[in-house]
Amino acid sequence: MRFTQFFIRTQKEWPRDEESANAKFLHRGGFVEKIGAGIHAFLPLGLRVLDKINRVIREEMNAIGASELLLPALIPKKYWEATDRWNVPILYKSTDSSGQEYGLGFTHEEVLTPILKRRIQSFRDLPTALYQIQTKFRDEPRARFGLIRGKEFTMKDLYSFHADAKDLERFYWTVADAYKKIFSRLELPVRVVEAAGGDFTKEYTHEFQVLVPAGEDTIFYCEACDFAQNKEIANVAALDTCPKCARAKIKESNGIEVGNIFRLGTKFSEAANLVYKDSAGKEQLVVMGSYGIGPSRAMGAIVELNHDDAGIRWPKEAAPFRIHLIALPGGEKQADAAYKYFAEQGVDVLYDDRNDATPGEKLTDADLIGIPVRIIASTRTANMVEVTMRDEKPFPFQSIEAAVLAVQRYYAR
RNA sequence: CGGGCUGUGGUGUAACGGUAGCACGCAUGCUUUGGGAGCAGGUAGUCUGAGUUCGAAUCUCAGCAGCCCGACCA
Repeated sequence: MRFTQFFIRTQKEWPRDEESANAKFLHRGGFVEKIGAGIHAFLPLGLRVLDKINRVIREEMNAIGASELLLPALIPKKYWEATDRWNVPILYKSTDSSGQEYGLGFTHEEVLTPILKRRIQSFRDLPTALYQIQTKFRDEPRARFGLIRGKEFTMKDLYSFHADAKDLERFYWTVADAYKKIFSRLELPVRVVEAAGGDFTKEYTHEFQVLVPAGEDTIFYCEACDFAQNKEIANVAALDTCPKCARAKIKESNGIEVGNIFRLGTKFSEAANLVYKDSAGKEQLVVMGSYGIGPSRAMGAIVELNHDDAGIRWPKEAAPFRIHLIALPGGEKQADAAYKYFAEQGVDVLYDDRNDATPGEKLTDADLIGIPVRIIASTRTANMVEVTMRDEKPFPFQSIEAAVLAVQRYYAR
């Protein structure tokens, strides 16, 4: 992609009214534009990041046998009434010209369960799992922290349907493993934290928390083992001895919840009378689970965790492009040739081909945008290019072909 | 929903109650080019509504908006 063709507009100044790192960097880098409190436009550069994150999520969801679908955001009132959720405070409501009332989806059990009702008849139809990546709406009393808490945000929501609690339990932990893989690929260090189940369940649920100061939740955790609890249910306090391993003291941190998993049980299947016939021909309620990840929030969390003074440092799998190719004075021809070759090789590259930008401007933009690999051609590099992998020494000058091989090796590790 | 802070060109900022200025951007021309270039002459602004005053960006009131703290967070 050529810089001069792609819509990129970085800002020279920090935004006036933002304090959180993700809001500041994503604004300056031209990834997102704030439209109102908790409402963001994803500009082309930001959309690429979101798509990369979503690609990782899709791969891992598909790998555990979940099928992707897309449900509506505009949901008629009767669906919410069926589960007595029409009056939850976070539901945005709307009325159309004929007087019909709707709620904008903040989660989608109500829509999906009736769809499954017409398609699940027998124990042979179970288990099954469906997910979507979709915009959710929540009337948050206080949107804040850039992408961390919005009124409108993207969510990957997965719903699973099982014959019994035992099979739900099996799948529940399968999803937990898939989530660990997703966050590991996104280089988000998460703690799996026990938390309250809200209205869904008396059992604990599990949250995937990134421990950073900018987080909204308070987490108690053990550094020596995997013990971790959300403050809302915690029966420990900071400096207590870990109740699980007794080898270390409990620490306290803020956390950003980037994912969660719930055992829904039969709450929604009861409301929709979602039943199946077991092998004895007897009707049984379907047992459900639901599992969420916030891709846009994850994007914000990545920035909170990965930036320096100069800009964002995207993880490999979330970076908007794999290579930032820069033509500096005297290197235009070589950079053009490199771009052509990269395109032929199918390498995902952003090529800064501007001839009206100074070297300083190009390099500063590259720092701000934060792509992990930088390749420069200039008078200095002569017929070669200079390759710099983040956090590594610049390579000696390379031929274009060697540069591509080096970059492919870098991304393969 | 309670509290605090803040609203000035596209962006960031300045102005005692008295001519709205600066920097960046943008457009034009010439010169420049390994860390946000130089010169020239241009372009564009006081959140909304009332009030006080001879005169309001500035003071008062109301509203709206954003950020931060708290409550909330399926």
